[in-house]
Amino acid sequence: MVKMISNNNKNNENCESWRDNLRKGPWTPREDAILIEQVKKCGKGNWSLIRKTSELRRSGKSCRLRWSNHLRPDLKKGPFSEKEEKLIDDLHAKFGNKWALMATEVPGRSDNDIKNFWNTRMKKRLREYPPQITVQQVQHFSSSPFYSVLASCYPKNNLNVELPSNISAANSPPNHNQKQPNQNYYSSSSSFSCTNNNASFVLPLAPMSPYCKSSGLLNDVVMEGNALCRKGKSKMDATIVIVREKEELADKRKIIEEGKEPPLPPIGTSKKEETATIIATQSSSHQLISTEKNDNGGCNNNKEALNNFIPQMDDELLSILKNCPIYSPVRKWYKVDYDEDFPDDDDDGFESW
DNA sequence: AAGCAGAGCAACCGCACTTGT
DNA sequence: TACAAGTGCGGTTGCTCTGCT
Repeated sequence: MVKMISNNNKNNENCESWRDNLRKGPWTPREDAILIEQVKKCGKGNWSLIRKTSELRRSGKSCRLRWSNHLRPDLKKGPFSEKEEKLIDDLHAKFGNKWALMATEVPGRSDNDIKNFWNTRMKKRLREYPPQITVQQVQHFSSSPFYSVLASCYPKNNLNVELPSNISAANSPPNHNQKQPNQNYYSSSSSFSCTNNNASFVLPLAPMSPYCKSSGLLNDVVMEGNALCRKGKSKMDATIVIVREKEELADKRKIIEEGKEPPLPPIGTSKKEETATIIATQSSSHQLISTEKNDNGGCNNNKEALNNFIPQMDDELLSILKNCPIYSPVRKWYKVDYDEDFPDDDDDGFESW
């Protein structure tokens, strides 16, 4: 059962005699006890020292993995609670497969736990509850500047968003007065398929559980699309999005820790007022983030989250844009909605990239 | 009872990044 | 500055358990 590391292991932990004797496979209770003792002596993180000084015939990596996934005293065992499932749902929608980052937001769970949980139980849920596209998502997408970017790729043929048969095509402007907020539409796959006469492509949606109202990724794309349309505003928008998401996340954590529902925002607050409030409180929000940093025992998770999240959003948008075949000059998609705020000198209706 | 399939999970692998020399 | 070693992370594999036929 227990295997030995082969000599042709490409890992840089090779070519020495002790490596030839390294054990692999499941850990025994005795090994666990030794590792716990060594961590007490050497401190966690000194995996190389632990490997060198202990009688364990395990690599430092293996020790770290065993400790972080099974032996850590703060580790929570047992099935995931419904609240944890919801939290993981939200985190996955925001961060994607950043398991380590997600683990910092889920107390007592390792990245491996969360990864396994997602890969097994959430897949099962996705089979039971196919991904949903809400009316809001369709309308948000089809009315967004990003949709116009896609449409502008096909100047002669309207971009057609393929929807289930019970939903109308989205190439006409959506009528927001006819919103049916409680109605959901189910697609057969976790993607959003767009076609024209000559080509088709698919916008991937992050898998959604029954708890999830939004994939997150689609929102990211739309938000980033909005941000890119507003020249010079993208960084500000991205900051607002991130601050808002961190606040939402903090609220959700509060729900879990205290078992309370957060106060609802005042009825009738417009998006504009909301944004203005966020901008006004931006500095205090950053203060909140730095406070959390201290609460995490010196870990810089929030800062890292911010640093990781921005390029992630960029990458997702770029990957979609890459898959969007552009055969003709791209029309200025921001022309209609944003001309007043951001007039452009060149008025030929096209922009060269 | 035996065989099979799928779910769940522990652990490994390879890559990327950081740190030390 | 270059290289090696150490570390962290995400993806993947493969074993065990369980339920079904």
